[in-house]
Amino acid sequence: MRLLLVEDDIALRDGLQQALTGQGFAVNAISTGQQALAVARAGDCDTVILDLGLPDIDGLSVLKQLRQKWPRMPVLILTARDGIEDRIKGLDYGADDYLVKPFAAPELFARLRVIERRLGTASSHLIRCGEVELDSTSMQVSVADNTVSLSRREYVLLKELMESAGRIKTREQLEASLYSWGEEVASNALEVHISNLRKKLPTDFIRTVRGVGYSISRP
Amino acid sequence: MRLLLVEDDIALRDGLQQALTGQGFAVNAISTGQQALAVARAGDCDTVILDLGLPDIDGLSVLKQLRQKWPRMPVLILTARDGIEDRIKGLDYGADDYLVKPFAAPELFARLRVIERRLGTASSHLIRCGEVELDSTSMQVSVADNTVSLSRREYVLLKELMESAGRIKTREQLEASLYSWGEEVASNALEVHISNLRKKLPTDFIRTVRGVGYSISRP
DNA sequence: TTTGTCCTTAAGATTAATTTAAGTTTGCTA
DNA sequence: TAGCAAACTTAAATTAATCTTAAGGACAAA
Repeated sequence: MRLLLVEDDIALRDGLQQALTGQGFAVNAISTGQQALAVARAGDCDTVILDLGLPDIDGLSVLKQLRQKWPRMPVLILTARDGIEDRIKGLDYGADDYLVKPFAAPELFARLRVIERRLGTASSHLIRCGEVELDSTSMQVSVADNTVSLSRREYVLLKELMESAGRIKTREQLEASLYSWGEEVASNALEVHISNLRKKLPTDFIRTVRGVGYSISRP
Repeated sequence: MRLLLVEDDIALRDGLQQALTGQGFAVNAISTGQQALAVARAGDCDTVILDLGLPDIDGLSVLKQLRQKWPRMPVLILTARDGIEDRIKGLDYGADDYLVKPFAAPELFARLRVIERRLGTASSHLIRCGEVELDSTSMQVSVADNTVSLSRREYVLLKELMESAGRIKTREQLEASLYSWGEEVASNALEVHISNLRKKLPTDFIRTVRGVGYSISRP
């Protein structure tokens, strides 16, 4: 899943970006409402994490405009104030969930997973395709009940493919969910990961669709 | 589906053309309003993707003229300006949908698929003709429940034929959906693909209509 | 600092798809 | 039915996409 993180506190932003990346999300982090609107307008993300205390535009107004353009894009708001007022307004304006700062990272992860599931991007914590089982809570994968250890990129790739089993994921889609902005890769990294992944999975589990991308058959 | 992409920014045009081709669309890419009108007048496409910021003629005027000639041809407009005015005018002039630049490629794909479905050019998931079943989501084809593997050209060809089962597809139509401009083939590539396709399908599944083209019988 | 894991690059190997070209067959028409 | 054009088949040549491997760098844990 591709996240847009809007947070002006540099320390928090960097920390979150790192933590979220570690959880397998592709994160674009920016710091102003202006940027947020520009990016979101491009539709280049699946979920927005929005700090309400932004320097330029009021967070709530950003939220409002987001909603107009993308009525269904999940937005999770962060607020430093414990004033209930903002939260209520936020939910009124269509935010899906909120977190009060300071919060524990795992809680954020958990809520994102809830959103992910609701989005239908992910069916549940557990996805199973044939012998292969993927648990997004523990980030563990097993083949015929034997745990296999995957690297982060391998995990993300497999998750994306399994979540849309029966459909084709284009190279572009896969790369987008692997990399945030500014860190796109120029070479065949994707293919290398696929290659390494295949060594750990049943034969022919990942099908190559020449000229398009990859896919996994429906369970 | 055959697209006419009108975009003067070379980088964007080439990028889009490539991406769209990868998605199985046949794309003619051109850069001026003049050309757009010339091509569209020939009726040589199913959907137009039109950048409003063209160098020669105003995009809106192109749109207007297109509409006069082809009232029902879907037009999707691209606009760099976030001024609402242009978009509204565009929709007034009969555009079917719009995207504000910059946009994410998958979004464009999604909207094109919506148009495709509405057009009835419709590759709505599953098409079945007798024993042969084609799933456009996974780009898989099966004959009597056995998956057969087709190359990209073979797949496109079969899809075109099955989508208009019961009607005849002319050689020209088939070649048009296989090739974009400037890459037409001089020789009998089409026949070769048909030949190879036939080896993988039931006998007499694809009928030759001498001097015209090919067809598949209604399911 | 050292160690090990993970990731990206790059190059070469491999596989597959596509086109070309040539020879053959088929069906129509005069 | 002879002759012609269209369509078919095959195989070789060409082009393209993907796979694999290995080397080197970045990073984090020990």
